[in-house]
Amino acid sequence: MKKTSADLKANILMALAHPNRIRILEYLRKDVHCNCELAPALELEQSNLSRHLKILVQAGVLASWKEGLRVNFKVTDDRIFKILEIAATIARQDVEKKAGALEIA
Amino acid sequence: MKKTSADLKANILMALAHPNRIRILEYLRKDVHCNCELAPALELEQSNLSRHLKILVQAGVLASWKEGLRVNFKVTDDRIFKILEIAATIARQDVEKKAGALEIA
DNA sequence: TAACTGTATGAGTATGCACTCATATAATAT
DNA sequence: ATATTATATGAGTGCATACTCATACAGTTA
Repeated sequence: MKKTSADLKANILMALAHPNRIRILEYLRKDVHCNCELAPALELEQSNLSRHLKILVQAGVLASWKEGLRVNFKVTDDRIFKILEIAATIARQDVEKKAGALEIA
Repeated sequence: MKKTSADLKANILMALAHPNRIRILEYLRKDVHCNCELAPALELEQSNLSRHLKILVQAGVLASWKEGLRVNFKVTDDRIFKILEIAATIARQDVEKKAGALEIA
C-alpha cells in the first residue's frame, strides 16, 4: 500500500523517537563510531544496540559500512540535530509552562 | 524516576511520530479547529481523534480551550513544522538514494 | 585449520499503542 | 427536565516494540 507524505515523515520521526536512539545520534554527532564503541559508552546490551542501529539505518538517518570486523556508523544529515534541538526547546518550554501553572494554583 | 534530556526529546518526537497526528498538525497549521471539524476532515473516528489530540496536548504541542460545547485546538509552537519539514526532506532524500541504488544494480 | 572478536538475528516475553464500540460527561437548547 | 450535540473515557482486541538470552554468522589472527 502506498505511503503518504505523513507516513514518510512519521517513519523518520518514529526512528528518532526513542531515548536510546537519541543518545546514539548525539554520541555520533562528532565522530564515526562502531557498535563496539557505542555499547559500553551508552551502556546498551549488544544485541539491543544492534537493533536500534538497524532502525536508524533503515530510516536513512545513519549510514553504515564495514571496516574489518567492525561496522561503523555516521549521521547522514546534520539536520537531524536541528530536529532534536527544536524538540528540546519545546520540551523545555512545556516544563516551564507547567511549573508556572503550579505556582498560580 | 528522573527524566533525562533524551527522554524529554523522545516524548515530543513520539507525540509527532504518527501519520494521523502529523495530519492533525498540518490541518491546524493555518487555523484553529475543534474535534468536530477535524474528525470529518481527516476521516478519523471521534474517540480515536480525541485520544490523538490528547497526546499532542499532553506533549505541549497543542493548546486547547473550551468554547461552548466545542474544544478548540491550536499549535503552540510553529517550529513543529520545521521538524516536519526536515523529516520530509530526509525521507525524500532517502527514497532517492534507494531508487538510485536500484538503478545501479 | 581453530580460536577469537564484532555484529546480526531467532525466539520468547512483557509492555505499550492504536483502534473500535459503548457509555459517560459536559454544555446547550427546547 | 428532556433532548441534543461535542468530547472524553473504560474495556477489549490485536499488533508493534523493546528487551534479553542464546546462537549464528562474518572477518581476523595464530
